[in-house]
Amino acid sequence: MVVTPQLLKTFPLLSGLPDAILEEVAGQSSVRKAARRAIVLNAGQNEEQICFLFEGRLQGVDFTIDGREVGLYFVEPGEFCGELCLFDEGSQPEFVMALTPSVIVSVPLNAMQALLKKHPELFATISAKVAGHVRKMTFQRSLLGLPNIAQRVCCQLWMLVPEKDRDKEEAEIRNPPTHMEIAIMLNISRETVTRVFQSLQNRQIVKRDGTSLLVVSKVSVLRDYAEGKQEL
Amino acid sequence: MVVTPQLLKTFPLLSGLPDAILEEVAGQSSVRKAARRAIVLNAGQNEEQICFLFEGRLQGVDFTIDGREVGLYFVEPGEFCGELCLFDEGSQPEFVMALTPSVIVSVPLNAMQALLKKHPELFATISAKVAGHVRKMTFQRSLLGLPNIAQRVCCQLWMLVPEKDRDKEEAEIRNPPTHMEIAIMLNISRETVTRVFQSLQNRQIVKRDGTSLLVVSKVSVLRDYAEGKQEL
DNA sequence: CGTCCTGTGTGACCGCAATCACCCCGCGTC
DNA sequence: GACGCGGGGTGATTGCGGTCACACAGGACG
Repeated sequence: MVVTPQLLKTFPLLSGLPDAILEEVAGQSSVRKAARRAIVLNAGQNEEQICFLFEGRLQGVDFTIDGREVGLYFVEPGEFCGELCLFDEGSQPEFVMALTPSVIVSVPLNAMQALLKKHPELFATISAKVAGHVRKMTFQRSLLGLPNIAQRVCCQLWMLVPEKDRDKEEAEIRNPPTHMEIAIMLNISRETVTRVFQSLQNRQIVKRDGTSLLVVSKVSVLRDYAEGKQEL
Repeated sequence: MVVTPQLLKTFPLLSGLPDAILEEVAGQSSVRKAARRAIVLNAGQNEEQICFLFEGRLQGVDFTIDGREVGLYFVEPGEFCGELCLFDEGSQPEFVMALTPSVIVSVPLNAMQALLKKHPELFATISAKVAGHVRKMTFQRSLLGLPNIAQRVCCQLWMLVPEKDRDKEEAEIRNPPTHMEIAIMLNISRETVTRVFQSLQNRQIVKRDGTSLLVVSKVSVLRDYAEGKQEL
């Protein structure tokens, strides 16, 4: 499968570039499909590619010394990962794994570096992405400091509520992560996440609508749980 | 107290700069002393300064919604912090707090930006610092995924052993963090850290030498505990 | 030099979440 | 249509670490 300028244009970072530039980058890039649980980027290796996600969902994960999986962040369609190699020559710190069957466009490091020389304004966007990444990791770290496990899950759920819906009475979360995917983000067991969801469903705070939709019926109550103002 | 070019030269990032440039930056910078537990940078604010630590020790900390302190990283003399403001216009994500009475040199953001325009090679160093920061946060996050609490403490201790001494039989850790400072890095209680230290001391793995020195008598055994090959 | 504060050490108690086992349902594949 | 796999749900058990209380030592300050 070949990379086209139209395909690259679907990514917000690249969408403002001239067609000739996109043509050039497209010629140097590649597309691949990743099966569920396939490794997209390997930890500890100099991967030397920036990966753009066209379809599916990825998760940055690490493994503890005893093999336990640790969730770091999610990558949604349109976003990219693997950008640390633009900042230093170190290796990729974490694995990036496909949570669902995914389609990834890989842009080699040297093509990206050449692109950034021609379009330095992109570097500001990538720098802001890395800064945002640090902020998210800091916030995520704080979640792990919460001793109240239900609050921890509610905070994570609250993060999944679209920002535009946070003032509404009801909101929808499309394609919510599985209980397992949430559990490894929060250092708790899959069963514990399930139990918190059951409590929330029993109190009609959330309801599931198949596997691809989670409806938050009482957004303000979820926020109160997340902020510790109420307890499950 | 005034900032001199000689003072700025003590910081590795700035030591290679010409005297005239250092003179200019010195004129725009300021020195301040911070008492123990004083806040050096505030979370949630656009601090717009890069802080260089001349003396003392700082810790990046966050607070959970219920007020619990979370340790993120340490800043040692010669290092700097607050550099995210060079990458985007967002606010400072975490508090930076003095663990001991400290001396900090603050360089305003606009002075730093002007400096980087004149000396773009510094930006590569700062970019590498941020990339290194992400790697450390990823590693620290993995520590939190370890279910074995003693192993978690041993890993953190192992990180404090100077790299040049890791192959030796015995090593020294100067000015080790307090048990509380270690505890908040690892989401465990101060008493739990103390108990692990007591175990290590009882087995003659480590011994304290006053408050400013911790001797690791059996470096290889500590590494085995950290890697889970042996259990306390 | 006395007082106060901080850091370390210890003991007792208890509750919460991990762990294990198992079940059910839905979806995809053969 | 049957089978297998993954995700969600439930129950029981238990042990580990948090919490609280307290003591002691050393250093800093007045």
